[in-house]
Amino acid sequence: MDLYDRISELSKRRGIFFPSFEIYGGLGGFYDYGPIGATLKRNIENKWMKIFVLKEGMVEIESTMILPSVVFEASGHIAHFTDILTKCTACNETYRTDHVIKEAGVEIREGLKAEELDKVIRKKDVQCPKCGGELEKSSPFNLMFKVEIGPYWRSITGYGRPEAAQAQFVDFKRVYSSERERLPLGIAQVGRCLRNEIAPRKGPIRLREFTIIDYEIFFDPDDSSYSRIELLEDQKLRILTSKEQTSGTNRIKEVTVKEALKKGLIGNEIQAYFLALAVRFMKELGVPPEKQRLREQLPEEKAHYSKQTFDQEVWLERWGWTEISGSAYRTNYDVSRHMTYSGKDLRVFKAFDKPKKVRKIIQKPNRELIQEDFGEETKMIIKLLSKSDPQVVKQNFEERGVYELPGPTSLKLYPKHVDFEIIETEATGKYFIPHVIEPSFGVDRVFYSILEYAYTEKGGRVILRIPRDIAPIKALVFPLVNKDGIPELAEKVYNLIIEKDIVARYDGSGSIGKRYARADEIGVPICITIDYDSLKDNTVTLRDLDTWSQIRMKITDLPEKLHRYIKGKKEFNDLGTPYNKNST
RNA sequence: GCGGCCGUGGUCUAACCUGGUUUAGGACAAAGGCCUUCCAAGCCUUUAAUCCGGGUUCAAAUCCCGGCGGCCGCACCA
Repeated sequence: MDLYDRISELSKRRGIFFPSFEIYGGLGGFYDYGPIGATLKRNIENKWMKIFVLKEGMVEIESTMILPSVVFEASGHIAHFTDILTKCTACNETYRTDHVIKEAGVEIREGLKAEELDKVIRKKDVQCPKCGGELEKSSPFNLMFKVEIGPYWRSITGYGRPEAAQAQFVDFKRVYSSERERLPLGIAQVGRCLRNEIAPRKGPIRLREFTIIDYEIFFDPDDSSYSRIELLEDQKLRILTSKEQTSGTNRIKEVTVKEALKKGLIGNEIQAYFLALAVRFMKELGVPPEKQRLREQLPEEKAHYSKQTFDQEVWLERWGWTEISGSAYRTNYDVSRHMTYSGKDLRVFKAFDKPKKVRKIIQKPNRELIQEDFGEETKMIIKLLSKSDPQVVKQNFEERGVYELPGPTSLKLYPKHVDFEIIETEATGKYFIPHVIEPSFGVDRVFYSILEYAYTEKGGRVILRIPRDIAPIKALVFPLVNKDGIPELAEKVYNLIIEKDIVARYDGSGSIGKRYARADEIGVPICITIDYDSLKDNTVTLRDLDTWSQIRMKITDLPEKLHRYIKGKKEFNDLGTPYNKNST
């Protein structure tokens, strides 16, 4: 049995996680969390919130899981989250249609529809790469779950969100103003997401319904500095650059945050800071830094709008390097898309210290040439163009030679269609579309990674060394024997600590050794035993999960000292005086 | 979707190849009791399983077919 099998076995047995609707046979990509797992997962989410949001002075929101289709048209998910698939009529092999075509050496542009791709297949006589058989008619497969909102005779189409992120962009203006217009502004959201994966595998690593934490940090593209960078600038990062991957050497560069920025490995202070924070977060959850790496995505795997994307990967025994979080510099893509689709101005205004003369680009559509190429669509094109930022249009022409108009039509304009003029004007400030750095975490993957690094075996027993601040149950209370008034005192102790909000349970069954063993399996940091001495002097024995060492302390000190211990403000041996009754 | 392997109490498994001695066995866990002065001790009792459907056969956990589900590989993972 490998580590994954042993963790699965433990998880089923002790209520950590297990397949959903198991009594009906289960279904790939769906997992439930049991009593221990559900609390552990929430503790992870809360810790993330504390570190990334509370301590950074940022905010969180909570949005809906179902959104109308227009949001996903704007976000690009309708277009890009769809795979167009085809099947070989002879050998039944399934392919992505665009992949087979490209494999056959035929150049095609992105975003073709199913019928268009099929046309190419017929024209170029593309066949099944495996057996040479004929390919079936293509059909689109969208990885989003489609839902009909409202009764069927007047329903509108919506989708289950495949990420938590869109609401941050859609709600940006509201949150920005309620947070009194400050930048950088981070807006986080932890929430359930849905992706209709074709073939989910790998247990809790690839799910159809899962929890994601999306964090959108909005900032002024002219100022990506982050004041708290000093706190982490000496932290070491293990970076695998895209260059090292393409060259095949795959050497990991170990540099400090400061060096990474200086050498340009990470292009942006905000991104560097939160990458460093992500590494520290996982370290605090028990994944050592040398078992983590930051892999820069290759240009071809990166989304086209992303300037730079890193995957935070953790080494897992069965699956090797596994992505648990990503950090993408998404530029102003999302906000600008929602501007054009909603027609609302989502730019922010920033006043200059004093008014200054600025040169401003304005665009002038070349009506005649547009008319010539697009005929009656001219009016619509000019309207759509007026909603586009001239700077962005010009930049597209310069970099790609073409500008794709927003909206479902995906019409393309070329430099000849638009003239630009630079005018001088006086400005009291500037309007701009904020740029966004997006760290996002797969909570279920973080959860599983923690279990892998917490799982240990000692003398045939399982010990789950979960860091104590996220342990689902903080303390177990045991009566040494079930007689002579000891259970009564033990129950008093139990009540005392749960009254003080310490998550605890009482266990009086079986032998004391058996109870310790049960505690170890679900990572309970502290076991409290009440014995005959407790009746005399009101002291109890505490046992530490990691070392099994024991100390003795006063019952009245329990609540406060336990709180401090759980928060990591005190070490186990400082809780009381050493105790050695258990040596055998 | 394809190919390979697989599916027995809560967990891990035996019996499957070679159908019948099985009332489906064991270990661990769990529940109740006895015992018990700090690491899965012992004793007694109890609960508890052949994924679903069809076929072959006097007889199916076992052989065959189909379905469902899982793991691994391929593909996919915006």
